Amino acid sequence: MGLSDKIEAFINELMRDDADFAEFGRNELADIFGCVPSQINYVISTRFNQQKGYSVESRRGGGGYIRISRIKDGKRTEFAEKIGDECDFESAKKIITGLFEIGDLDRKAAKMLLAVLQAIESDKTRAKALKNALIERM
Amino acid sequence: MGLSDKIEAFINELMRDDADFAEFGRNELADIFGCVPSQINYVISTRFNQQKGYSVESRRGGGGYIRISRIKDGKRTEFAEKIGDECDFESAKKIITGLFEIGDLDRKAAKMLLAVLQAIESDKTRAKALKNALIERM
DNA sequence: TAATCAAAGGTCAAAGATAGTCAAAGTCAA
DNA sequence: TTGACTTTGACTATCTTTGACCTTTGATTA
Repeated sequence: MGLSDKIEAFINELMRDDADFAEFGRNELADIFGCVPSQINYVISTRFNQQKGYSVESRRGGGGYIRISRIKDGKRTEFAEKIGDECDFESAKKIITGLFEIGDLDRKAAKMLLAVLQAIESDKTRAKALKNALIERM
Repeated sequence: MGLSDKIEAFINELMRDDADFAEFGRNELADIFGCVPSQINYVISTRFNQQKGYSVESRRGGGGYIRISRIKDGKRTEFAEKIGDECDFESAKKIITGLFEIGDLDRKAAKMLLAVLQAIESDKTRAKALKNALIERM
C-alpha cells in the first residue's frame, strides 16, 4: 500500500470516529507520515474531492486546519424524491429543518429558505421550488 | 483552536449572557488570555466587524471599555427596502448575488435560494418571498 | 484654570504559523 | 518504453501573534 493510500485510510479512520468529518492540521498529518505537507493536498485532491462526495474547508495561519466532510447529498435526493406535485408549508418546514439538523444547512440559510417557502401561496409552486433547491448541485 | 478563536468564543459567551452586547476592558481581556492587548483588536476587527453584523464602541482613559453589539443587518434592510410590489427573477438574482459577494450568504445558501426564487412564477409572490427572507432576523 | 500625569484603547508593520500551487522527478504496471 | 499515478520541494498566499509607538480621556497638581 502506497503512502497516499495509507494517508487516505488514516483520514477515513478519523471520519469514522467523528461521524461525518475529519479535521486535522496539514503539517501535523505530514509529520505523522513523515512526508512533505503538500502530499496531504495530493491525497485530498485525488481521494476526497467533490466528485467523490466530499467538501473541504481549510484555514491558514496560526491554528490553521483542514476539514473534510461528506457531502449530505444523499439526504437531499431522498427528500426531493418524497415531494409530490404539491407540498404544503408544514411539509416543507420538516424538510428544511431536517437538513439543518444534519448540518447540511446553517441556521441562516434555513431561516431564509423557510421565509421564502412560507411566502409562496401555491402548494404546487412550493413543491417545484423546493425540489429545484434540493436538486441544485453544489 | 487558536487563540483568536478562543477569544472570539469568550466574547460570544459574554454576548449570550448580556443578550445583545458585550462590554469589557481591553487589558482585562488580554490578561485573561495572556496575550498582548492589540490581539483583542485583531479579534474584533476580523470577527466582530460590521460586515458580520456588529458595531463596536469604545473609550480610552480611566474606566475605558470596549462594547460590541449586534446590529441590524444593514445591507439586507437596504435591499429589502428597494423591493417594490413586484420583483422579477433577474432582480432577485442581483440581490442574492450581492449578499453572496459581501459574504452574508455562502454559496450553498445562495444557490438554493436562487433555485427557489426561480421556481416562483409570480413577480408579486417573489417580491413578498424575498422581502420576508431579507427581513428574517438571524 | 492650565499643565501634567497616568490609564486606557488604537494603529500598523514585522515576524511567525499554516495551508495552497505547480512543476519536476520518481515509481510502477501494462 | 510509456503513461498514469505519486512524491518532493521551492515558491506563494493567507491568517495570527507580537510589540513599538500614538492618541484620547480622566484625575491630579501647580
